[in-house]
Amino acid sequence: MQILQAQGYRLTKPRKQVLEILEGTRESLSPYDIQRLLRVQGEHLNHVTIYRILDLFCRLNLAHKVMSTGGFVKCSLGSEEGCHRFMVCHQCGTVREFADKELCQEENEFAQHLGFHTEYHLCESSGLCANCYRKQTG
Amino acid sequence: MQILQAQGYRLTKPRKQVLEILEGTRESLSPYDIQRLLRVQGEHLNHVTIYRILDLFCRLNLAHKVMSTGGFVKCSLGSEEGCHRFMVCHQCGTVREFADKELCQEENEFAQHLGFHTEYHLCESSGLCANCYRKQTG
DNA sequence: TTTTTATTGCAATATTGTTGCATTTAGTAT
DNA sequence: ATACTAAATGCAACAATATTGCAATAAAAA
Repeated sequence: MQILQAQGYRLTKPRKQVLEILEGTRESLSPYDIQRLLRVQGEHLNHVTIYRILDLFCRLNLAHKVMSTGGFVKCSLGSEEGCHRFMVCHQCGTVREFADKELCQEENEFAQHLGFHTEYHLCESSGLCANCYRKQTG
Repeated sequence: MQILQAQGYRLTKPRKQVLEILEGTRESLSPYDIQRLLRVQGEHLNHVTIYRILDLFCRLNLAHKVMSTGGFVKCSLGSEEGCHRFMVCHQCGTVREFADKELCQEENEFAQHLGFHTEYHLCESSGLCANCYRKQTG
């Protein structure tokens, strides 16, 4: 959160609220999900505001958009560790972030063999997390 | 296209039209993009129909949804080659499909180390294709 | 406290996606 | 060829998501 101030952005109540919501769950949340969760708490944020806050958070690497769900999660890794990957459990919805520099580099090299110059990676696995896998197989 | 008949689906004019549109471009197209392109040709398809056709095509692996653009491309690979990956040029919009079994497997193994059981991969690189890279760097 | 300006709220609108049901049409049987 | 039937499409209505410009508000600095 201090990163906001450090970059010259203001530390506002809506921004704190959205971050708190993201921190309070391991699932990905759409802008309207966030609005609904806040409403339950008796709070109101305009959806436009939420969109703009999420945009900002993504630019600052405080949050990520998970493409396969369309929602957002709080970023849990620093930016030194290569590109960020996500495992999305389609059972419980939990999103876990991880990174693997080697995999990332292999992928870049592979693409470059085909003449392509990668600037950004989008890597998501969907499947079952350890918990849900255990439950399902018994 | 014969795969439709083979699977018991009918070979209809709208389906032919959508496939023809997808075959005619290397960029990813949203359902409404496709509708607009058809309108230019003096043809009309209801957007609901297009949504349903694209759903079907994706189920049959005739098309893919490119998550980073939200559009669809015609599938250019068979299903034996592991998970399908995409390189999206953010300059010209061209989408190229490729596959790499080894990468795929490494990724699965990595995830499994973390207790996750992968069922589906989403892998897209965005950057510059060979053409646009050459133009840009001169 | 006052001021400044980034941030938020609001209204209006555009875009995208979904559902149920009537109509049409591809493929089949007559 | 014609009639039949289920699959596919069209239509209408609606729901959800996303964007823009401008007025009102509030965070941080003076």
